[in-house]
Amino acid sequence: MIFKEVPQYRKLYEKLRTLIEDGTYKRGDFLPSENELCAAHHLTRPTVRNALDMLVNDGFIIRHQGKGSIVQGQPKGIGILSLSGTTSAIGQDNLTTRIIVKPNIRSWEQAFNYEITGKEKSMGCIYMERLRLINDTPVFYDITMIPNLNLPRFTSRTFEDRSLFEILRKHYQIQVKGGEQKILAITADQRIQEHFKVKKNHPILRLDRKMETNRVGFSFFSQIYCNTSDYSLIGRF
Amino acid sequence: MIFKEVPQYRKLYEKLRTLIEDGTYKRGDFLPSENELCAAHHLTRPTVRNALDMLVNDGFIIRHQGKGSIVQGQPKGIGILSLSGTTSAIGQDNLTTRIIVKPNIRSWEQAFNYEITGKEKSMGCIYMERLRLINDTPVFYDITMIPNLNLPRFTSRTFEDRSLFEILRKHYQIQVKGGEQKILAITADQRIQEHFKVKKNHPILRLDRKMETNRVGFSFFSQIYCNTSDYSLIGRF
DNA sequence: ATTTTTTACTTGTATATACAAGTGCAAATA
DNA sequence: TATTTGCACTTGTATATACAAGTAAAAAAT
Repeated sequence: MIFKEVPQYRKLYEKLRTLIEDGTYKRGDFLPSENELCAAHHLTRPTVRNALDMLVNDGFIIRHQGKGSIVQGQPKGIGILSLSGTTSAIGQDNLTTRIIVKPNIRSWEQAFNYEITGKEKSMGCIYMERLRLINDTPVFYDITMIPNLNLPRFTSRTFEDRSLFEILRKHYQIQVKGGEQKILAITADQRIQEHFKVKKNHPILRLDRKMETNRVGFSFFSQIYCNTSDYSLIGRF
Repeated sequence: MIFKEVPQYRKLYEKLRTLIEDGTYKRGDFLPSENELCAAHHLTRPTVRNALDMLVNDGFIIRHQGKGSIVQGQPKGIGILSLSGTTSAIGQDNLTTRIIVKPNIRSWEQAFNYEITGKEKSMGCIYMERLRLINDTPVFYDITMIPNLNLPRFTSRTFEDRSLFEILRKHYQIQVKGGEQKILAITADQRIQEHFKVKKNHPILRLDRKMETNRVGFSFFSQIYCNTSDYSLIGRF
């Protein structure tokens, strides 16, 4: 297995992103100037600017010529949920994750309503089911299917604390660049009734999502059931 | 009036973007290599790469190390529905609009779940209700509330053929730049049951949306009910 | 005291250069 | 013939440098 060195600008991007996400830099704060970042991390300005460009594209900061880089706080998500998935959309404090079906490799014919390629089919997929609870109330139930190609130690990672998106980005340099989603309202079937502890005919939001990544040809899929009686999905667009 | 010089990388971006949008470069085609673009436009590679980076961020191209820049075609919309609203999301052919409550000016205290400013409250709002049918089947029911500030002849315009977004853009130079939305699944109340001709407990998708525009301080609001039993909402992100 | 100018910062644009690394094909080799 | 090697291309990363232009506050002039 070849471990490609993580480039400097990407390391700096991760550092700064983490500092914004954990609140070290709050909305309205200024990041250190580009020259200060150069000196602090022993980089040149084009490299530093490369990292800052990524933060701008993600919506974490905006820059003003002559003034500096101003932290915007949490970015606009892509699509209905935040780019970081439900974890950062809700806030990690009172959100817990219960693994219903641990990540395992299995064969697949299709991913929900989405077609998969012959290559993806032959390799099988990593399958997992998770239940997300907010203040001990089940809110999300999601099924995830990821093509089983070259993700070492993936099935042994823990998906309880961190979001899937974060693990893919930090450990495998896979970024979700966009995708497609179908959204519909359904009534809870028996399995969902049990997980959400709701009665028959309870309305449930369902999302079928295809996530496209920066690795060409690498997409993964999730189906999310959401009980919106207490929490509605909020997203910026 | 000061005309700031348009930078080189932006000019190149516009040129290439136009060539993609008008079909000169089609999906799957390769753009000229970076060195070729350098020679053709008398620029250096970092400048050319800056332009290509913008195309990547917009989703027009993807790049592959060792291969080249591959055209992806048209980029993605914003939000759950296309930027142009339901009309362009579905296709105008078999979609008809029925005005349930004609645009009228009335007072308002709030817009669905969104707060409004004192200025907006004092001016009142333009209110309208519309039912959208696909192949004569009611699918969308939406309520729109627009602050009543300086939109001459707005209430007398027809909203049956064209979408609200298009009218705002063409006649009032107002573009929707983004916004916020809440999405939830509910069961149809009596009014919705009648409009959609569905029985009790039928699951319905509801969206509360706040649209922010290029005019600072000008936002408008809509609440959309959607019967997803035949048509699910599809969106790219 | 008020206004203008200078100064010292900030980010924005652009060039020139170098090497790393992925891709695909032609040429050399077994 | 089949395989390997080398080469010529591609994009990716990084440095070093220079000047333009916006911002804000200090310094100088009125």
